[in-house]
Amino acid sequence: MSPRKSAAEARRTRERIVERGVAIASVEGLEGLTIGRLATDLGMSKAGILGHFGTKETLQLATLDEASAVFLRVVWQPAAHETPGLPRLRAVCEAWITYLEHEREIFPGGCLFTTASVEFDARGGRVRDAVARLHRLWRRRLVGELRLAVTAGDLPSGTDPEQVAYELVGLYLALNQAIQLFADPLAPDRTRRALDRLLAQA
Amino acid sequence: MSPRKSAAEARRTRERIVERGVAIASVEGLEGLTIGRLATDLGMSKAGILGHFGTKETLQLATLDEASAVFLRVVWQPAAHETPGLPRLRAVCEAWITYLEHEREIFPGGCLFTTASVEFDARGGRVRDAVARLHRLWRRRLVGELRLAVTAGDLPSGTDPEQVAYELVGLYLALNQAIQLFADPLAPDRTRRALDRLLAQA
DNA sequence: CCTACCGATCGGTAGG
DNA sequence: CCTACCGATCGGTAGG
Repeated sequence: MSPRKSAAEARRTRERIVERGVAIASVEGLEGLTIGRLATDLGMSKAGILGHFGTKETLQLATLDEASAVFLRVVWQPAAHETPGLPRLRAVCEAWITYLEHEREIFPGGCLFTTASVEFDARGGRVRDAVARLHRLWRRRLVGELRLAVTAGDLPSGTDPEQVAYELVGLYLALNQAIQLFADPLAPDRTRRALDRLLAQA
Repeated sequence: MSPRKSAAEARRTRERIVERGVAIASVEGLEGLTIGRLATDLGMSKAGILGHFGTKETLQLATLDEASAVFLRVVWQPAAHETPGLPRLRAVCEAWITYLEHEREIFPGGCLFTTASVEFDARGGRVRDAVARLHRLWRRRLVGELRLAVTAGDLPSGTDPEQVAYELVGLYLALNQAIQLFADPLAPDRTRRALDRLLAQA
């Protein structure tokens, strides 16, 4: 029926699948992301979906990769031009709040990393490993930025970057919960207040 | 085959189902908790399981209730005899750490409330409502205890109990992630350090 | 509490 | 990229 597509068209189809996959998984989780649901949403056959990935696990890994690219683009890249250290960290933290508040088109069910973290934290397998790896990656970035801030003298020399990064992550987990579960409009400002305290006297 | 059981026996069977359900759901989530899996684990038929609840949704609600009872028993009750206010709050916070660290028999996949919160935060329905209600309940308890601490003069009079409770919840979300996803042995002490700072100068 | 069943959906494959 | 399948499992029901 449908003629064989060019490589460029196939790539574009793959992108559409992954984009839709991120949206579904942010609501239903990476296990709740089913090939049949994707096929229905995109007007394709299940075999057409699966042809691009081979297995569901590979589809899940591709979906995680795309979520990672979105996070990089929305949270870290807009801050890239800021002065390294505290100014850049502050810009990242503010973009992170905006991301959790407004990125509803890409992640209608909230940050996919948070969802995937809890979903796979008690399992084994390649998806779990990828989730843990990505969380470590973003954590290391935060720690690196905090170290720069200490070196620059923007934070007290006694500051423990790992400790501050740990507390920062907690604030964003709380923010994701406040937005998704409680639809609490005060949560972004609560997060800013906590950030100010944390980064002023770390 | 099996003779009709007495009401007491039926109640005991129901307890066994719910207990096992909590363990499964803490790993697989409340949607991943299937009637077939429960039946296999307990050596029963699916109809035997379902007879106690009628629908999967009712089973999920019963499982949440049991998890709530466990949390009350392990985190709040041991602190009940402490002086209301900061001393009791401190005892709760320490028991909460122990709970996330060691309650592996009851919750092999970590705190069921955290799992369920993320799993249902983008959905509708009665299970989601129950999850939100329970989170609000525990949050209110924290706020109440913080208010007592302010009244007693154990925390500065300018303290915002809602703000501190928000940050406390974030710390425990971070702790659950650190234990479950990273198996980080430093996380309990990181949590204690953050707590000390938070409750010393709130 | 059981056996025996239902339609729907799951991930995945064969073949084109 | 499709149609047409596969065996397994899902929640749930009938009847005892």
